[in-house]
Amino acid sequence: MCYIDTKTMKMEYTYKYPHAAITADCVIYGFDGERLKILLVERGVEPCKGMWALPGGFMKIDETIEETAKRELSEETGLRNVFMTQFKVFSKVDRDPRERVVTVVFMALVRPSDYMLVAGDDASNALWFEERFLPPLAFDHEEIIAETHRYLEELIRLKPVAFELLNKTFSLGELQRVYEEITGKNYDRRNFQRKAVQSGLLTPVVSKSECRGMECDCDVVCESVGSRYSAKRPKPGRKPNRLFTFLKKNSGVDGKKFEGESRNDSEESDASIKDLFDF
Amino acid sequence: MCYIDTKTMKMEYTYKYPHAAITADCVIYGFDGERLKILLVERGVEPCKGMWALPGGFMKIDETIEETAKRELSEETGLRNVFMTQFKVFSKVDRDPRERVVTVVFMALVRPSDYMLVAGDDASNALWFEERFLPPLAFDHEEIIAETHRYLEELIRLKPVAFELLNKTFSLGELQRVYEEITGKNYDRRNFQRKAVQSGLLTPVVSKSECRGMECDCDVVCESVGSRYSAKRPKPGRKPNRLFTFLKKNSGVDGKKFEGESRNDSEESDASIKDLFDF
DNA sequence: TCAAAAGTGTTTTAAGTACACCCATGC
DNA sequence: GCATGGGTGTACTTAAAACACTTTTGA
Repeated sequence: MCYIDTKTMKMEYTYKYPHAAITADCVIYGFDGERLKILLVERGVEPCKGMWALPGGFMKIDETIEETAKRELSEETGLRNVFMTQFKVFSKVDRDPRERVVTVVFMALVRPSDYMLVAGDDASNALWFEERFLPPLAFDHEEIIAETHRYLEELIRLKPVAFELLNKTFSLGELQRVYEEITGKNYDRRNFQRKAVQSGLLTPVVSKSECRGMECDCDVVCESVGSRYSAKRPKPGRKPNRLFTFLKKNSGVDGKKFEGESRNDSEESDASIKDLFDF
Repeated sequence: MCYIDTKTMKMEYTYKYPHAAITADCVIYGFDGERLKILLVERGVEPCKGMWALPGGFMKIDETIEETAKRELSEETGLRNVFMTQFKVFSKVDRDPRERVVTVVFMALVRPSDYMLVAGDDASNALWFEERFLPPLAFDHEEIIAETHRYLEELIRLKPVAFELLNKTFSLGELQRVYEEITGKNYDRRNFQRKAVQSGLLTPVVSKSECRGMECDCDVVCESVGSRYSAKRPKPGRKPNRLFTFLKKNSGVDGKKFEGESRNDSEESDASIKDLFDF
């Protein structure tokens, strides 16, 4: 199957039937407190040189497609250990002018803390764009993003993945803004908060100072309220009083369709997830 | 990229980098009135010759992966125009001993009327198996089926796809058995029926004889009640009185993640779908 | 006539929805 | 002091869940 080209002395790979190339592309969402953003990279080579595109690249012959997605994400944006889940295959025959390329699209969700790392890394050609004002994109990436957004919109109603767009601790207002930004709807603040708390998926986080001397039965890392709001929030506004954290941890690529779910959960827990996120 | 081998006089396809092969495999569900079944084919060639496997095959270079799935389904089982939706990519490095093969798994749902066609076609090596008693399967197909079942279980709660496992007209009892078979749970018959009817997704079908002389505002094909139950039902039991049909038509492969949904529907309609199928 | 399946309705309980007031902060 | 954002509670409406009896049909 593989030979050395006697002229160029390079390896060649030969098959009886034509083979398409396989790539993994990543639709990477971030949330800056106000707007949903997408991380794009500028193409340095033809085709579509100079255009913006989804981070991604060719699958190596000895890695799974999930490993490809993870590797390309790391190589092109520096991001690691973010939530990532397989979405869908795009396989139009003419979607890449070079050769037949079938791409497996992954969706990644990035926390603001990681978000800042990417934005500040000027060694990278990756840049965050507001999802509503994207530049012209290479290949069929506009279509991919449109479909991925619909998928994200469905997913946050069913699985607790919206937390992956927030820091480990967050206010309920921040959570609500994520939902509103993704779905394009507005929710009643009081109903949203009640449902979020009643879901049982959140635990209040008490600041270190408040922790002392009071009954503190939370098993999560306590964190100073003040410190979080020193330099991160784009619009400081008013300091929120109540911070929460998400109970389950779900990060990294694992190839499951729905990352945020463990099938061993009780039925009650699964129902509460659904009810919480379907406003 | 493609040359003629001077020894064998056959075409060869050469690439600078190794390319994996791409296949489409179909997990095809059927429902015989009692049990959920899966359609398998017996492998006639190595590897895994003689074992049972999911219908599927290699993508041609000039077809989308959806077209591959559709073509293989037709070639290997004779089925056409069934509900089919893309599920997930499986890409373990060693999942096929011949070469590196990445497979895109599709899920298909087959109506009993089509079901009978396949079962009676002895020119085909396809056979229906009860999902709970499958034979040993080739490659990683057992793992694929396990994951696809979980996907189906989630999908029927969210989208009205269970109808695709029933004939155009069906009783509410049949619908309930589909849900119970897939989810493994039992539902209260009265609550199930009320929710199903209230969802607005079903229309009662009146038999031809009853149609005459009475107010018949249904726009669906009227069908004799008696004829449907002549030879099809495995356990005749008691003849149901009320038959229904599903309002929307969703068949064929189209590549959307969720086949049964049109994004232009009103929010109200979408909510009712969700509520109906989450028992 | 008996067993099995299908038709029907009510009550209780939980959740969704709509809505108003007060408080703290920063400008 | 005023606009903004955040905290809290209640009444109303709707849907879910639990539950029993009757009727039809085939064996």
